[in-house]
Amino acid sequence: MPSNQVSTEKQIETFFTEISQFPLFKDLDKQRLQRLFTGAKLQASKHRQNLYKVGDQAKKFSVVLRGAYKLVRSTPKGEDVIVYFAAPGDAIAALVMSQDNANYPVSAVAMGPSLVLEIPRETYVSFWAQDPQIAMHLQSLLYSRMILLQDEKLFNKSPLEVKIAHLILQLVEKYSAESDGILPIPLTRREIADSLGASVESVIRIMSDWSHKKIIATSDQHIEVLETGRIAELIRRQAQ
Amino acid sequence: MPSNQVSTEKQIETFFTEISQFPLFKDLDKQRLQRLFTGAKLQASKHRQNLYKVGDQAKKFSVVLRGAYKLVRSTPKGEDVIVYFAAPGDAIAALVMSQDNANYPVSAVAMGPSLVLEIPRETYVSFWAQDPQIAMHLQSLLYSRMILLQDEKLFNKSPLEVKIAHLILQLVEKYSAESDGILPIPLTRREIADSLGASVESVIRIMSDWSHKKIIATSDQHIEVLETGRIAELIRRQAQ
DNA sequence: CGTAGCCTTGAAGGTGATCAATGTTTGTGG
DNA sequence: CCACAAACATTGATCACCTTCAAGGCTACG
Repeated sequence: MPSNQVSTEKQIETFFTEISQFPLFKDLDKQRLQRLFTGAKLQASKHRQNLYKVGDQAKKFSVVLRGAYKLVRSTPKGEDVIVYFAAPGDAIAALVMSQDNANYPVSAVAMGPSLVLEIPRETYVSFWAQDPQIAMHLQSLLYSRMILLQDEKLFNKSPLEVKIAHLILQLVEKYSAESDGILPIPLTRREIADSLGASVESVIRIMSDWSHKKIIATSDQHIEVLETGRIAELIRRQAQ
Repeated sequence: MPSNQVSTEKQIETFFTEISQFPLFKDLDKQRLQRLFTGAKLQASKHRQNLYKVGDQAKKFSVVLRGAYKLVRSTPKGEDVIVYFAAPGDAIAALVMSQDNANYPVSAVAMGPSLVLEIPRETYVSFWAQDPQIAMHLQSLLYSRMILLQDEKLFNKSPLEVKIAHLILQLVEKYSAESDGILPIPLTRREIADSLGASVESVIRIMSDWSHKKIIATSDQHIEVLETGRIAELIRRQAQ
């Protein structure tokens, strides 16, 4: 049924140079890499497609190669909360692999056409868990995710405008580090709202304002930051 | 200068049975434990005393034995934000140990008289980092801390009353699992506010209300939850 | 070409922040 | 052991920020 699943090792090898750049796999020789990817499959996702669903049995995990995935949890009320934006080089669901018979704690949904390398749990158990270096790198991925959540907490009392500014800057840094400030992933106002725990309307009001002031521009669902400086300014100002 | 530092191995041994109960050290034999505690010192803290300060060079880390510590970061504005409440069995600052020459990312402040086992960074590097089982346990501590932060995020849009309810329940569960609902650590309304990103006044108004309704009682700075059920109810209600 | 998802704008209302003033408890030094 | 300072708790009044509700338009995609 998953027809867009490609398993040839040849095809995975195409990505090896790319993959070995990721901090997660820094300083690993090719042989070790190959072992880590035992049984791995390339898995493409279309925009808005679910890669994992909360509650499903966690039998595999992924390393993001292209595009982006949002990790989503739902409130009892049925509202979505975006917990993390996963970029190329990020691992998705790797951390539940160590538990036997666990379920995915979040859903992963593609933002724009995306690509992951999907790895069976067995490979994690027999190779990833055994490799101290990988364990260390996974820990530092996890650590930086926690720091990110903490950072957000610091902005809890800030006005919404500052929260949005912070999120946008953080995403620009993450997804278009050297580029000119165009976010390469489709990011809707609703997603921003879901990530910040705000209402769509409020997000729209603030970003419309920014558009008028020529601080940002939006075409399609792609946000372009015209003036990074003025956004950073917003954050600094409220701090006095 | 740290005169309340006691280094006799004998004294540490007193705690061995206790220590080996912690999930962090589950299934480790005594010999391995002793190695993990090379150069360790018992360190007592008085109420409100700083164990670590943000920005200080991270030369040692701790395992909490008694009492509690709040991990605090500051906003640019100078407000405090409590990022985590560390209970016995928690590790403090263990995660920065892997980086050379790092600084503490948070301050750790004792809540009530508390006790930690303070371990030099060298011991981490030579023994903790080498032990795959410890690495795994540390990872799962870190993981649960991240999940906690995520859970808080789910309550972002909830009214303050629900946030407080959630925090209190979570703390009761953590610190007085089998007890009768008396939080064994002094917890001020300000600390609750700092943890939730709310104002003290708002927290007070809600908790005064609870006191009148006999849901909680406060003596000293110790909070007693009289009716866990009604607090849980508050959380459920808003979810419909 | 109709539906679904997204964006937009306005009006009304509420939750919680801020400010100010005061009481209470805890800790400390003479 | 008392006195004073510091930290904590409380209460009320006011007001800003954001949410909610409602209604409408735009664009993409089957």
